[in-house]
Amino acid sequence: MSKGEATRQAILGQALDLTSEVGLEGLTLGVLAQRVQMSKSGLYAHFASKEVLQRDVLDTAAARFVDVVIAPALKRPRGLPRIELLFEGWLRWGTEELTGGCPFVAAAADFDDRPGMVRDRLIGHLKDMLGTVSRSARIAVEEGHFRADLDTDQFAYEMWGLLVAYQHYRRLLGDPASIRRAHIAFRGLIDHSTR
Amino acid sequence: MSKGEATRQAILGQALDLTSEVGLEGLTLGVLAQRVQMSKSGLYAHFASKEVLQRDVLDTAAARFVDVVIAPALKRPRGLPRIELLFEGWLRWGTEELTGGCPFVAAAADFDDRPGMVRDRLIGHLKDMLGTVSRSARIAVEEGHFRADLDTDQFAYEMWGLLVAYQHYRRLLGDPASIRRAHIAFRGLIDHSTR
DNA sequence: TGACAAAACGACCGATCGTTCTATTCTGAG
DNA sequence: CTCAGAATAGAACGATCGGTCGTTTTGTCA
Repeated sequence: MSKGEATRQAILGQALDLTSEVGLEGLTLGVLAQRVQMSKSGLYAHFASKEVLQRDVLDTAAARFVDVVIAPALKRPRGLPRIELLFEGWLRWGTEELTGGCPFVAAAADFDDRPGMVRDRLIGHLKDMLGTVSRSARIAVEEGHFRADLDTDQFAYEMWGLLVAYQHYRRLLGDPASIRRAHIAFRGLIDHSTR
Repeated sequence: MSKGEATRQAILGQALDLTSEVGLEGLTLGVLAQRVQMSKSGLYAHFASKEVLQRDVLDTAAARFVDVVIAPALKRPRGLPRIELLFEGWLRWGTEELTGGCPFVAAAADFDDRPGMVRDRLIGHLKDMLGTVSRSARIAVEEGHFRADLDTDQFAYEMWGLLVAYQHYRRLLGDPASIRRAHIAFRGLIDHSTR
């Protein structure tokens, strides 16, 4: 890896942490530059525009999400065990892994009607994630863990709702019962998908 | 109502619409001024700071939410019918009523770790809304519509998740099935709260 | 109608935004 | 060791940010 590419990766790593705190919209070249100890122009030379930087930060987040959430889940047995670890990993993702909150949830609110490459890429990553959930649920159906007539896209929809609600209750409302509520709701979703 | 109070209300009305589009964080004095056809300084004279403006916009949103969602629901019979209209009104709130999306959902992502009066006020309004849901569910228990051992705060948590997921699916992903998914999920939540 | 207060304006502040340019320093292959 | 190209720094651009100021217009009420 060339020197430039190494620096670029270091920038994107810091940019992801910063994005977790202030959101993709609040991401600023000046603040990011002083966080990576570089001049603003030196940093900027690695990206064609701020929009490209934002898009690449999303890609960085997606790659890290695969590493810490998707990949560990895929090592678990097919079906329900895999889905359970997927859910647990996802809960940690927006709290312990990225202490500033899930960047996708934040970006979903900021870019839901702001056309451009950032929004397009965000949609792509979200569909990938939700597709992974839906696919895992389908496998659980095949394994006999879930009932045969389960709408797996509906399953992904409801699980996504639980995850976002958890983040709101935990990070904004500071509700100490949030993690318990998330687990209860998830158990209910599993039950409903089983019988 | 004095002239000043009248323009102040006009400003806040436009500010709410603008906030729905760009978020509380994206709200800008310059843009807002030209939208209400006023000079920036003339507009600014009505507020002590931008933070106060943001806080007052949240209050304006909450008042409008009561008018178009809460109040109509309270006119329905106690229990399940009331909750159903509450849910339906909430679905419309972030799509037809405020075409730029629910400002509370957007602000929840932006201000979840930005201390200040805006965050505090946002938390207050959200707790009010969720409290209304929980209280309505409690009434439904008393009416015998819901089972006696229902955790009504848990009910509010799960309903909130459905609402946010609906907004993401509809506004960001553009999923034409989003409204159907929301209804299916809500029906499932009602079923689970009944038996 | 006249007088006083409320309201709106235009100009301006320092700071920061994303971006561009040129000049300098560094790095790695021959 | 050399030297071309890559990498970074620095200064500056116009635009916009939230906010302040003194002045002018407008509304209110005796």
